[in-house]
Amino acid sequence: MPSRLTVAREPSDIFKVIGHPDRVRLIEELRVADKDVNTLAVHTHLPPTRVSQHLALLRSHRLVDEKREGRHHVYRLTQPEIAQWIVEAIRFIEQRGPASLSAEAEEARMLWS
Amino acid sequence: MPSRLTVAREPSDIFKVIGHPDRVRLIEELRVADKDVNTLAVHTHLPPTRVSQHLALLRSHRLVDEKREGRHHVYRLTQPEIAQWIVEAIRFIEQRGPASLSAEAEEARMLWS
DNA sequence: AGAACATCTGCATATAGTTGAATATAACTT
DNA sequence: AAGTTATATTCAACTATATGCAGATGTTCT
Repeated sequence: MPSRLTVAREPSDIFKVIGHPDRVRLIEELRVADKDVNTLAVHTHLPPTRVSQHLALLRSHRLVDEKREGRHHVYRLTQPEIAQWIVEAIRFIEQRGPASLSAEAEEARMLWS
Repeated sequence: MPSRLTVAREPSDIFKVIGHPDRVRLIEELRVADKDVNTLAVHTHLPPTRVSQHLALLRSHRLVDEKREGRHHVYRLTQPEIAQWIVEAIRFIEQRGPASLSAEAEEARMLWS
Protein backbone atom coordinates (compact mmCIF):
# COMPACT_ATOMS: atom_id res chain seq x y z
CA MET A 1 0.00 0.00 0.00
CA PRO A 2 1.47 3.31 -1.00
CA SER A 3 1.53 5.81 1.83
CA ARG A 4 -0.41 9.01 1.45
CA LEU A 5 2.87 10.83 1.21
CA THR A 6 3.78 8.75 -1.81
CA VAL A 7 0.44 9.55 -3.34
CA ALA A 8 0.99 13.24 -2.65
CA ARG A 9 4.13 13.19 -4.74
CA GLU A 10 2.28 13.03 -8.03
CA PRO A 11 0.10 16.10 -7.58
CA SER A 12 3.02 17.98 -6.08
CA ASP A 13 5.06 17.15 -9.16
CA ILE A 14 2.44 18.78 -11.33
CA PHE A 15 2.52 21.92 -9.25
CA LYS A 16 6.28 21.95 -9.29
CA VAL A 17 6.18 21.91 -13.07
CA ILE A 18 3.93 24.95 -13.11
CA GLY A 19 5.98 26.53 -10.36
CA HIS A 20 8.34 28.40 -12.59
CA PRO A 21 7.75 31.84 -14.10
CA ASP A 22 8.97 30.87 -17.55
CA ARG A 23 6.64 27.92 -17.65
CA VAL A 24 3.72 29.98 -16.45
CA ARG A 25 4.42 32.38 -19.29
CA LEU A 26 4.58 29.56 -21.79
CA ILE A 27 1.27 28.17 -20.61
CA GLU A 28 -0.26 31.63 -20.83
CA GLU A 29 0.97 31.94 -24.40
CA LEU A 30 -0.31 28.52 -25.36
CA ARG A 31 -3.66 29.24 -23.80
CA VAL A 32 -4.20 31.86 -26.50
CA ALA A 33 -3.09 29.68 -29.37
CA ASP A 34 -0.85 26.79 -30.33
CA LYS A 35 2.64 28.04 -31.15
CA ASP A 36 6.01 26.82 -32.25
CA VAL A 37 9.17 27.16 -30.21
CA ASN A 38 10.49 30.25 -31.90
CA THR A 39 7.23 32.12 -31.62
CA LEU A 40 7.14 31.29 -27.94
CA ALA A 41 10.74 32.42 -27.54
CA VAL A 42 10.01 35.74 -29.20
CA HIS A 43 6.84 36.38 -27.24
CA THR A 44 8.43 35.53 -23.91
CA HIS A 45 11.84 37.10 -24.62
CA LEU A 46 13.46 33.84 -23.62
CA PRO A 47 16.31 32.08 -25.44
CA PRO A 48 14.97 29.21 -27.58
CA THR A 49 17.16 26.73 -25.74
CA ARG A 50 15.45 27.53 -22.52
CA VAL A 51 12.01 27.46 -24.05
CA SER A 52 12.76 24.09 -25.53
CA GLN A 53 13.86 22.70 -22.21
CA HIS A 54 10.86 24.00 -20.38
CA LEU A 55 8.64 22.54 -23.07
CA ALA A 56 10.40 19.20 -22.73
CA LEU A 57 9.52 19.18 -19.05
CA LEU A 58 5.92 20.17 -19.70
CA ARG A 59 5.78 17.48 -22.35
CA SER A 60 7.18 14.80 -20.06
CA HIS A 61 4.29 15.51 -17.72
CA ARG A 62 1.88 15.65 -20.66
CA LEU A 63 0.77 19.17 -19.94
CA VAL A 64 1.54 19.93 -23.56
CA ASP A 65 1.95 17.91 -26.71
CA GLU A 66 3.85 18.54 -29.89
CA LYS A 67 3.09 18.12 -33.55
CA ARG A 68 5.63 18.77 -36.23
CA GLU A 69 4.80 20.95 -39.17
CA GLY A 70 7.73 21.00 -41.49
CA ARG A 71 10.57 22.30 -39.43
CA HIS A 72 8.32 23.82 -36.85
CA HIS A 73 7.45 22.04 -33.63
CA VAL A 74 4.03 23.27 -32.70
CA TYR A 75 3.03 22.94 -29.08
CA ARG A 76 -0.45 22.77 -27.61
CA LEU A 77 -1.90 22.55 -24.14
CA THR A 78 -3.34 19.15 -23.42
CA GLN A 79 -5.18 20.38 -20.33
CA PRO A 80 -6.43 23.90 -20.87
CA GLU A 81 -8.21 23.64 -17.51
CA ILE A 82 -4.84 23.77 -15.84
CA ALA A 83 -4.21 27.15 -17.40
CA GLN A 84 -7.27 28.21 -15.46
CA TRP A 85 -5.36 27.62 -12.23
CA ILE A 86 -3.10 30.48 -13.19
CA VAL A 87 -6.07 32.78 -13.48
CA GLU A 88 -7.29 31.67 -10.07
CA ALA A 89 -3.83 32.08 -8.58
CA ILE A 90 -3.69 35.64 -9.83
CA ARG A 91 -7.07 36.35 -8.31
CA PHE A 92 -5.86 34.93 -5.02
CA ILE A 93 -2.73 37.08 -5.13
CA GLU A 94 -4.78 40.20 -5.71
CA GLN A 95 -7.03 39.45 -2.76
CA ARG A 96 -4.16 38.58 -0.54
CA GLY A 97 -1.88 41.50 -1.22
CA PRO A 98 1.88 41.03 -1.13
CA ALA A 99 3.23 37.88 0.48
CA SER A 100 5.32 38.43 3.56
CA LEU A 101 8.83 37.32 2.97
CA SER A 102 9.81 37.35 6.61
CA ALA A 103 8.45 37.89 10.09
CA GLU A 104 10.07 41.33 10.13
CA ALA A 105 8.27 42.36 6.99
CA GLU A 106 5.06 41.15 8.56
CA GLU A 107 5.66 43.12 11.73
CA ALA A 108 6.39 46.22 9.68
CA ARG A 109 3.06 45.75 7.94
CA MET A 110 1.21 45.54 11.25
CA LEU A 111 2.93 48.65 12.46
CA TRP A 112 1.75 50.72 9.54
CA SER A 113 -1.76 49.47 9.16
CA MET B 1 5.70 48.67 -16.38
CA PRO B 2 6.45 45.24 -15.05
CA SER B 3 7.12 42.70 -17.77
CA ARG B 4 4.78 39.77 -18.10
CA LEU B 5 7.57 37.55 -16.89
CA THR B 6 7.73 39.52 -13.68
CA VAL B 7 4.00 39.19 -13.30
CA ALA B 8 4.28 35.46 -13.90
CA ARG B 9 6.57 35.12 -10.92
CA GLU B 10 3.84 35.59 -8.38
CA PRO B 11 1.53 32.84 -9.56
CA SER B 12 4.48 30.54 -10.13
CA ASP B 13 5.57 31.16 -6.55
CA ILE B 14 2.21 29.95 -5.33
CA PHE B 15 2.52 26.77 -7.35
CA LYS B 16 6.06 26.24 -6.16
CA VAL B 17 4.83 26.38 -2.58
CA ILE B 18 2.29 23.66 -3.30
CA GLY B 19 4.86 21.75 -5.29
CA HIS B 20 6.15 19.64 -2.45
CA PRO B 21 4.66 16.34 -1.29
CA ASP B 22 4.86 17.23 2.40
CA ARG B 23 3.03 20.47 1.82
CA VAL B 24 0.39 18.79 -0.29
CA ARG B 25 -0.16 16.38 2.60
CA LEU B 26 -0.42 19.24 5.06
CA ILE B 27 -2.96 21.04 2.93
CA GLU B 28 -4.95 17.83 2.61
CA GLU B 29 -4.94 17.46 6.38
CA LEU B 30 -5.97 21.04 6.94
CA ARG B 31 -8.73 20.74 4.40
CA VAL B 32 -10.44 18.30 6.76
CA ALA B 33 -9.99 20.42 9.88
CA ASP B 34 -7.79 23.00 11.53
CA LYS B 35 -4.93 21.32 13.38
CA ASP B 36 -1.93 22.11 15.51
CA VAL B 37 1.63 21.28 14.56
CA ASN B 38 1.89 18.09 16.54
CA THR B 39 -1.35 16.69 15.24
CA LEU B 40 -0.17 17.40 11.72
CA ALA B 41 3.17 15.78 12.46
CA VAL B 42 1.49 12.64 13.75
CA HIS B 43 -0.95 12.39 10.86
CA THR B 44 1.72 12.90 8.23
CA HIS B 45 4.48 10.91 9.97
CA LEU B 46 6.78 13.89 9.60
CA PRO B 47 9.08 15.31 12.28
CA PRO B 48 7.48 18.36 13.93
CA THR B 49 10.46 20.51 12.99
CA ARG B 50 9.87 19.84 9.35
CA VAL B 51 6.16 20.39 9.63
CA SER B 52 6.82 23.70 11.31
CA GLN B 53 9.12 24.78 8.54
CA HIS B 54 6.70 23.86 5.81
CA LEU B 55 3.98 25.72 7.67
CA ALA B 56 6.21 28.77 7.92
CA LEU B 57 6.52 28.78 4.16
CA LEU B 58 2.80 28.31 3.63
CA ARG B 59 2.20 31.08 6.15
CA SER B 60 4.59 33.48 4.43
CA HIS B 61 2.49 33.11 1.31
CA ARG B 62 -0.71 33.37 3.35
CA LEU B 63 -2.00 30.01 2.26
CA VAL B 64 -2.50 29.25 5.92
CA ASP B 65 -2.83 31.31 9.03
CA GLU B 66 -2.10 30.55 12.64
CA LYS B 67 -3.90 31.17 15.87
CA ARG B 68 -2.37 30.30 19.21
CA GLU B 69 -4.35 28.35 21.74
CA GLY B 70 -2.26 28.02 24.85
CA ARG B 71 0.91 26.37 23.73
CA HIS B 72 -0.66 24.98 20.60
CA HIS B 73 -0.30 26.73 17.28
CA VAL B 74 -3.43 25.91 15.34
CA TYR B 75 -3.21 26.25 11.58
CA ARG B 76 -6.01 26.84 9.13
CA LEU B 77 -6.27 27.13 5.36
CA THR B 78 -6.94 30.68 4.28
CA GLN B 79 -7.90 29.62 0.78
CA PRO B 80 -9.73 26.31 0.88
CA GLU B 81 -10.34 26.69 -2.87
CA ILE B 82 -6.66 26.08 -3.42
CA ALA B 83 -7.00 22.68 -1.80
CA GLN B 84 -9.41 21.97 -4.62
CA TRP B 85 -6.54 22.23 -7.08
CA ILE B 86 -5.08 19.13 -5.53
CA VAL B 87 -8.26 17.23 -6.22
CA GLU B 88 -8.21 18.43 -9.81
CA ALA B 89 -4.54 17.54 -10.17
CA ILE B 90 -5.25 14.01 -9.01
CA ARG B 91 -8.06 13.71 -11.51
CA PHE B 92 -5.73 14.90 -14.25
CA ILE B 93 -3.09 12.38 -13.23
CA GLU B 94 -5.57 9.56 -13.39
CA GLN B 95 -6.72 10.55 -16.87
CA ARG B 96 -3.21 11.01 -18.09
CA GLY B 97 -1.62 7.83 -16.82
CA PRO B 98 2.02 7.80 -15.76
CA ALA B 99 4.19 10.71 -16.81
CA SER B 100 7.07 9.86 -19.10
CA LEU B 101 10.33 10.57 -17.42
CA SER B 102 12.40 10.47 -20.57
CA ALA B 103 12.21 10.16 -24.31
CA GLU B 104 13.41 6.58 -24.01
CA ALA B 105 10.63 5.70 -21.63
CA GLU B 106 8.21 7.26 -24.07
CA GLU B 107 9.57 5.24 -26.98
CA ALA B 108 9.32 2.09 -24.93
CA ARG B 109 5.66 2.91 -24.29
CA MET B 110 4.98 3.31 -28.00
CA LEU B 111 6.70 0.03 -28.70
CA TRP B 112 4.49 -1.92 -26.36
CA SER B 113 1.16 -0.31 -27.06
C1' DA C 1 11.54 25.72 37.72
C1' DG C 2 10.41 22.14 34.58
C1' DA C 3 7.83 20.17 30.76
C1' DA C 4 5.39 20.64 26.47
C1' DC C 5 4.98 22.74 22.12
C1' DA C 6 6.91 25.03 18.46
C1' DT C 7 10.12 27.97 16.00
C1' DC C 8 14.57 29.54 14.41
C1' DT C 9 19.45 29.13 12.81
C1' DG C 10 23.21 27.32 10.52
C1' DC C 11 25.16 23.87 7.87
C1' DA C 12 25.32 19.86 4.64
C1' DT C 13 23.16 17.87 0.81
C1' DA C 14 20.10 17.49 -2.99
C1' DT C 15 17.53 19.28 -6.71
C1' DA C 16 16.62 22.57 -10.29
C1' DG C 17 17.80 26.19 -13.58
C1' DT C 18 21.05 28.48 -16.92
C1' DT C 19 24.13 28.62 -20.56
C1' DG C 20 26.77 27.64 -24.64
C1' DA C 21 28.35 24.26 -27.73
C1' DA C 22 27.25 20.20 -30.23
C1' DT C 23 23.88 17.56 -32.64
C1' DA C 24 19.69 16.40 -35.32
C1' DT C 25 16.35 17.10 -38.91
C1' DA C 26 13.74 19.18 -42.50
C1' DA C 27 13.59 22.59 -46.10
C1' DC C 28 15.86 25.41 -49.44
C1' DT C 29 19.35 26.52 -53.17
C1' DT C 30 22.13 25.87 -56.88
C1' DA D 1 22.53 15.57 -54.80
C1' DA D 2 25.44 18.33 -52.03
C1' DG D 3 25.72 22.08 -49.24
C1' DT D 4 23.45 25.68 -46.55
C1' DT D 5 20.05 27.63 -43.53
C1' DA D 6 16.28 27.45 -40.21
C1' DT D 7 14.38 25.21 -36.37
C1' DA D 8 14.74 22.75 -32.37
C1' DT D 9 16.80 19.41 -29.08
C1' DT D 10 20.43 17.41 -26.23
C1' DC D 11 24.49 17.47 -23.44
C1' DA D 12 27.71 18.85 -20.01
C1' DA D 13 29.43 22.18 -16.85
C1' DC D 14 28.17 25.58 -13.71
C1' DT D 15 25.28 28.21 -10.54
C1' DA D 16 21.42 28.91 -7.72
C1' DT D 17 17.76 27.36 -4.79
C1' DA D 18 15.40 24.24 -1.83
C1' DT D 19 15.41 20.65 1.46
C1' DG D 20 16.68 18.08 5.63
C1' DC D 21 18.61 17.84 9.98
C1' DA D 22 20.41 18.86 14.58
C1' DG D 23 20.68 21.80 18.17
C1' DA D 24 19.65 26.29 20.36
C1' DT D 25 16.01 29.37 21.52
C1' DG D 26 11.33 31.11 22.61
C1' DT D 27 6.57 30.61 24.95
C1' DT D 28 3.07 28.96 27.75
C1' DC D 29 1.26 25.95 31.05
C1' DT D 30 1.59 23.43 35.52
